[in-house]
Amino acid sequence: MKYPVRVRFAPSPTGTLHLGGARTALFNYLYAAKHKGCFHLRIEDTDVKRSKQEYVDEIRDSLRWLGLNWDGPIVFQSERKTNHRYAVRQLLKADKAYRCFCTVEELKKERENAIKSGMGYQYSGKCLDLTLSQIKLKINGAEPFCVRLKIPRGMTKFTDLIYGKISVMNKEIDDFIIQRSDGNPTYNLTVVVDDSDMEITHVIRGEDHLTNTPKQILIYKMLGKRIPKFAHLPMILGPDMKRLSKRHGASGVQEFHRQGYLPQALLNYLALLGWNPDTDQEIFTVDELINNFRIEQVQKKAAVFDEKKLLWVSGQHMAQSSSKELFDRIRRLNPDWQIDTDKDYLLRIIDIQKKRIKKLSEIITQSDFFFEDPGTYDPKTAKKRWRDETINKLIRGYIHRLSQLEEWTEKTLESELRELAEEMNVGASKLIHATRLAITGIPHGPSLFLLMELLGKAICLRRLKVALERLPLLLDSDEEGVGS
RNA sequence: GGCGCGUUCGUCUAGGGGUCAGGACAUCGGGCUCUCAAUCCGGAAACACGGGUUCGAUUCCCGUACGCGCUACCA
Repeated sequence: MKYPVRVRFAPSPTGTLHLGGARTALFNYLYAAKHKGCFHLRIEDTDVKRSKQEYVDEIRDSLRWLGLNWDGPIVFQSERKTNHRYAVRQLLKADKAYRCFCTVEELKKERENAIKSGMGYQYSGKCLDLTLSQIKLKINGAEPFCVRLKIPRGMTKFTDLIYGKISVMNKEIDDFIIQRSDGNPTYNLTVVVDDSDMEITHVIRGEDHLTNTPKQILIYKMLGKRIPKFAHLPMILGPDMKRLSKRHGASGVQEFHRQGYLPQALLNYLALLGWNPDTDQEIFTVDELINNFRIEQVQKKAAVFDEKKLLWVSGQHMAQSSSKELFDRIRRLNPDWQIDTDKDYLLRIIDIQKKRIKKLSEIITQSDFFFEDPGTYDPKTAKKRWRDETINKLIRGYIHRLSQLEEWTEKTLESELRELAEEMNVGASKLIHATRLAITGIPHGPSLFLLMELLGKAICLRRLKVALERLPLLLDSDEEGVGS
């Protein structure tokens, strides 16, 4: 039973790539990588009305961003119509399928009646009994028809790699349509023909396809094709326990991209959603995911998407990533970010920030004070940390010491401050908080002395002096802040 | 309605006939600390329900409930 593994991810371009699709793609990718097989991308665009080129582009870009690279060219289902029609003709010829001349309206009425009377609806099989001459007459009269599969008696069974043994009585399966009256084949037919032609060995897809599988197996058998193995992945749910969708806010891969998540973090989180690695490890590189991945370890139960945990995973990956990589990603996310600033300086900022924030975007939004003097001072903090005249005295003293300082390092900056505090008989933190406010304008941020070292002597002295002029004004005024 | 699938802390999960039902995120409390974050320590928090089988069931079996999916000339 040794044959190369070939899997595929087959989204329909009727929407953007969402988290469920991304996870399906990921598990296919992991399975292929783990078994040294290949991973293909097929776009299922047989629904002409709903398929859009922009979605094809979006799905492709999302997969690339995630790093889920596929082998070979993208297969477009719409370009494979000849093969689909050939299969339909074969089934027709072998009397395994039949033409149905019922109109959509007729069928709709039948279904409504059936539902009204509380019965489960199945196609009546009306056209199954048409005689050859009747069929010819209708065809000659250019009556439109679709093609239905003639479901045989019996039972269809298969063993799902995740769900185990599944069996269905064939009588539960309707004579479903495999070709529309416009000549276009439908999903259950195309998927079989394409998977078969692409020699897919393992069909890994969402659980919503579990009940389609027996139908497809029937087609494989009728066509005399080898049946691949199946693995169905549990659904991803929103907080309301419903299948995740746009309704739940962010669910598209690109939205997470834009929000500044790292692709490896998203993959890591998605992998953990519904799969257990059999260890206590939570943070994985993609290579580690590949090595550890076992499809048998995938859950049967649907999982709720939890952005809080994603955020935590993201923070872990941020801290682990090289500043160079983060820099490149920030630039790709936001090409204009500090474009005139020296790259080494930016790299040092990232060194400092990556340990305390969780997304790329936070490096951008929380680093202003590295580039510009504070325009305003946080009023609450000003009231708290710059309460009286003694602060002015302390800051003046610190300025004095700093201006004479030769070696401008985190260490010397700190010792100067602490010596001063002791000399003046105040707690060091009092001075530290005031200095932070003067230098950044806000009450939180990375280590003050590290920050000051990086900013350099000139800037720090300037900011301290300016603060000395502006902050005491806050004491007298009732205004909510001191603007520039 | 029919069929299929599922059900362990709020969430992701481990476990499996006898366990203090374990871990992670989130949450709460504390330590460290110049703030925020990170980190460390600690707390609260779960076997859907009912019947069997058994000395014993969260674990095995059968039901019920609930949820999800499919039931389209969507994929």
